[in-house]
Amino acid sequence: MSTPGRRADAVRNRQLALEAATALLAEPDTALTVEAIAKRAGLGVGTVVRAFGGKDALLDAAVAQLLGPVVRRGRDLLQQSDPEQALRTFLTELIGFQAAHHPVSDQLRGMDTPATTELRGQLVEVVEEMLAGARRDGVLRTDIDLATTTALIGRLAFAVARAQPGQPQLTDAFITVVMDGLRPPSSPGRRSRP
Amino acid sequence: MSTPGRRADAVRNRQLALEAATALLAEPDTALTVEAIAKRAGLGVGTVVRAFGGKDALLDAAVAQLLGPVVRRGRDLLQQSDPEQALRTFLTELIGFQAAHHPVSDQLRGMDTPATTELRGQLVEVVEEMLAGARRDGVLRTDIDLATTTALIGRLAFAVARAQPGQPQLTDAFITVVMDGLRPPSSPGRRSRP
DNA sequence: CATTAACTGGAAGGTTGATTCCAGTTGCAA
DNA sequence: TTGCAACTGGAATCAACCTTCCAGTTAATG
Repeated sequence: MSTPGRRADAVRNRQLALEAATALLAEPDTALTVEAIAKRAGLGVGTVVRAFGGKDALLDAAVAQLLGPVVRRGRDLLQQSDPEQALRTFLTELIGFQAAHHPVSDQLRGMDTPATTELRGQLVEVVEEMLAGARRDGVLRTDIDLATTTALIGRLAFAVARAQPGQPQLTDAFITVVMDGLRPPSSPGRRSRP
Repeated sequence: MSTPGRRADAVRNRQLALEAATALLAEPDTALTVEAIAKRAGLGVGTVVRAFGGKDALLDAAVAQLLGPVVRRGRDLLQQSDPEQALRTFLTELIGFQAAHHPVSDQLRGMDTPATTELRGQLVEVVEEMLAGARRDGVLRTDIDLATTTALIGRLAFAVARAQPGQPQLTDAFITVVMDGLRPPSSPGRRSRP
């Protein structure tokens, strides 16, 4: 089935457009315009737009392509490490990823195209599972409900990632403060860096 | 001196434009266009633009008008309460304020017009003073330097305020987690809500 | 009250970016 | 190889905004 009736050049150009869009998502201070994507891909604007049916659909596909591996990585961590460590590692990587693809953050915000929405949901799901595991292990405070904690972490990680390019030390500070703040109030358990 | 040589209607219209812009800053999902501001003020677009010399200058003035009292409030708190309590109260109010003027956050970002820049600097200054005071009192961890902590808090408060309209419980969770996370690692001191 | 410089409304102009259109080109099936 | 439907580039079109301009109006002054 793959690409029924589609011409080979159309398939190739579609791929080129997607790659160009993805590349531009990682470049800060570059206008994410159709024209820029077209130039980068070596195609005409018409071809780029037509390949996905519109700019939004193209960006949706590009973001999805970037986010897919991130979600998968989260799932892996969840199986390989204890929840708290998984969360710590995942947050660090997630922030690093968002920082490296700076404009993704801005694009994600308010983007409710299908693939992006789906993957964002999965991302939230993964974090929530990590938090649930941490709670099971008794290393997560229980005076804030799980959904709120998840939402909080998502927001905060987002904000830090944005600042990241200019202030890399913010990530460490963030992980330290939030992970400590999430521990149960009573627990004197190990704090600070692990 | 006040308004030398300016006609009375010009002065009045300038004020109307400013009020309209301020009002629109508090309304989410409203396009912050010159035309919208003009309609709200009951003026022509030309009059609105001319009153401040451009859209940016108008928004700068509007934001400044909103932010001034916030900074002043922070200074008051710093004198009236102990630093930790001042910080807690100030953050709560700051988030509430930003949430109420939702578009201000988006507008502030990347806005480097004079008055706005100045006030943002003052805001950072106030928070930094609160943190310095808390450190003097021994209730703030010292393994993260002051500037980083300040930047972190600023970022995070910003992000929470954005989500606020839909999820008011996030503010409490934020304050709780971050204030606990900021305490010195060793200190078993009172945690959770005061 | 008359004069006039200041001011006003909103149409016209300019800019930026997405989408549409079409004359020309090209992959592919026969 | 040929015929043609699919596809391409990029000019033209459309849309959303900000800014400029100017004919008409109005506040201030003597």
